[in-house]
Amino acid sequence: MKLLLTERQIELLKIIVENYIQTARPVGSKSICDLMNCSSATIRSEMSQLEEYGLLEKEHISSGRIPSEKGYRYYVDHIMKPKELSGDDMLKLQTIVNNKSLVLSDVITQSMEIVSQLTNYTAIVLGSSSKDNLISKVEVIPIDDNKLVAIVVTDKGHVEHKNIYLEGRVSSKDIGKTVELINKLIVGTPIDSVSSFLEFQVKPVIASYVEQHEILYNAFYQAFSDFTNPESVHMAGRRNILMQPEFDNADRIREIINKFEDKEIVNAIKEEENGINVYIGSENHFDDDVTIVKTKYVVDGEEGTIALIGPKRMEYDRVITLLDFIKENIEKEES
Amino acid sequence: MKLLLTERQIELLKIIVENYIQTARPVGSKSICDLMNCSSATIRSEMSQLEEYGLLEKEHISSGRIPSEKGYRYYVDHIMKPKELSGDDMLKLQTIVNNKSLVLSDVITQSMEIVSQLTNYTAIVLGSSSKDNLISKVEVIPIDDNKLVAIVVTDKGHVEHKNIYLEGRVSSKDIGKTVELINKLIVGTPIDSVSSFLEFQVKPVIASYVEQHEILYNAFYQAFSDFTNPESVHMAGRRNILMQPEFDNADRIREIINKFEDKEIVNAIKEEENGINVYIGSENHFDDDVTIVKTKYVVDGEEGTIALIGPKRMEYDRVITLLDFIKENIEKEES
DNA sequence: TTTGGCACTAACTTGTTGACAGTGCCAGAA
DNA sequence: TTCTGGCACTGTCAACAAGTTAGTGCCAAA
Repeated sequence: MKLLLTERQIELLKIIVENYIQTARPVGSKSICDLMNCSSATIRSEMSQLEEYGLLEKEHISSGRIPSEKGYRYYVDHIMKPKELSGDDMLKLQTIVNNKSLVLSDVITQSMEIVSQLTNYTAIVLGSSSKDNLISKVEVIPIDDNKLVAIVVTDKGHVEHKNIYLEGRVSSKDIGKTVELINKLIVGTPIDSVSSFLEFQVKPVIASYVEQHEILYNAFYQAFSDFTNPESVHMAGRRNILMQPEFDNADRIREIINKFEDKEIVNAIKEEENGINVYIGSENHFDDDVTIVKTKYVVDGEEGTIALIGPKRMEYDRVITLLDFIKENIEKEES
Repeated sequence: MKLLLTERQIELLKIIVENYIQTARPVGSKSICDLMNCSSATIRSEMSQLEEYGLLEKEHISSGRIPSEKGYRYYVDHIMKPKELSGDDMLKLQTIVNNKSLVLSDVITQSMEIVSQLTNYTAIVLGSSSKDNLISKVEVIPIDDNKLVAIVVTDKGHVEHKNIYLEGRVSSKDIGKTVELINKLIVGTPIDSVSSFLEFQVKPVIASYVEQHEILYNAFYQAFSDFTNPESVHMAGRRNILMQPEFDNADRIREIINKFEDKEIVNAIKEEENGINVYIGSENHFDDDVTIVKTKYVVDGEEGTIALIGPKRMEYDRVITLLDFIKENIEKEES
């Protein structure tokens, strides 16, 4: 059901939302008189209309109005216009986005760090999902008699390493041979299917070529099974959200900190939708007092999600423009 | 100046400190009568003695007593006895400390994570300082035409990697030759002197052997200069400290969060002293409301610091015993 | 349809009061 | 000399009252 509001009601809602976003205080009728060239009584009657539609709320019977979730939603869907990036914001981002010497993942995390600073919200980068990372090199370096370091590099430039412990004495010749075989066989395998690959393709081969194949196979299998899920989560300005006045009591702060530490956000963000999505309050599955703005990016086969978390009274126009800018820029890099 | 307290005063102080540690509430005279077999009036007069010595404080004129910093100090120095590890605590730690398949740094971080859980305080591991890490292998893997990944492995099993961007076209033969030379020359170099080493030992050599030596040298120099300070900081249970009742207002929580994020702790902990050190309140340079208990460990040339941060009313006996246990166990591993 | 005026309301502030949990001090008992 | 019971005193806390403030809703007149 789409609400049909009068021009003036739209203007009023816009003023109230934007005012509340800035000040975090309920907006009274008097303070708007000047802006709308009419008396407070007129505004009050319009306000009570909007309240009836469910777009505004009161904290108590004699307080000013604040936008409801539905109000924010209406604002985002029908009123707000994407904001031009300010020259300053643009400049700061450009220098990172255009820095050719950064790999993609660094471009993204660094831009989001900037955005977090610019907006004072919390930024999150969910790294590329693993399925598109192909192994391009496996390297093993001995540390001492029964410890090795295994390093795996993917075609996208991700590096993972893991310590390997050998349960018995193994000649370095055998180790070398195993690594050589693994490298020969494994290059090009998606990283998340590496352990089944190891079992069915590699195990039979090394069994016939290598002496201590049991020990070696077990050691490598254990190490490699950890590589399967290198889904990265990167956050910037995590504490920003705590500085917002809506979180002004100790228990609430503790609660939200726990939610962040428990990585609940990851699940909250992982739904797959296209474009830029805005989840206001109870629309997201993370916390009723926050808004999550997120978008998926796909570059060169790698895909991931970038998101901002802030209070419900978020600078929607600016945030959306910023995210859009980053998404557009990293996706056009591809060429 | 060492205070000479009577037996009974010592007993009283002990009771008050331990009671306050448990309950976080000021201790009144009445509640102690039973424990000391005398009337509340007697206890009050002893209390005011201890207060005169500066060992106890009141929150306001008619409240119970709480230990002052000096009181805790006296308790730690003269009253407290190291506590036996409970079988449960011991068991949990043993399984990690004795797990041969873990490298040293993992043993330490994992034990400290357990300790953090056991105590509900915040644990910090300051990794080995870099000077004793010698480079044992450098590996370079091409990603695309002008991006490479450089991986450095040290003799202790630490792995660092960095993306390298080449400012122009370079043949893979040249890259290979450079890496080969670097490996030949650089093995055994301490990681923190690697950039000066690169400049004086490597640059002249590659200049005469490699075609595009300028580009390559610059790229490597830039990448390697970041390897110099791989001092690791690892924290566990960071939010534990926030759950303590002494941090029960939003601003205080924000303040302490900021201190943690700004890595102020690292500096606060880095003084070099032997044995197990206890810094109570203003004795530490981190925050007046917390106590830091820390100790340095030296294993096999690697050195670092492990520490616990908690409220001033910390279970000193237990914490000290736990830290001591870990220190002893990792240091004896050496053999 | 707009407006000014008026009654009304909830929150916030300030002051008061009584109960409570402690203390300090003192005189008398051990 | 040391300990104890008693009593006056004090700061905190919660509850309550009264006054102030910033907003509302409604109505009659423009």
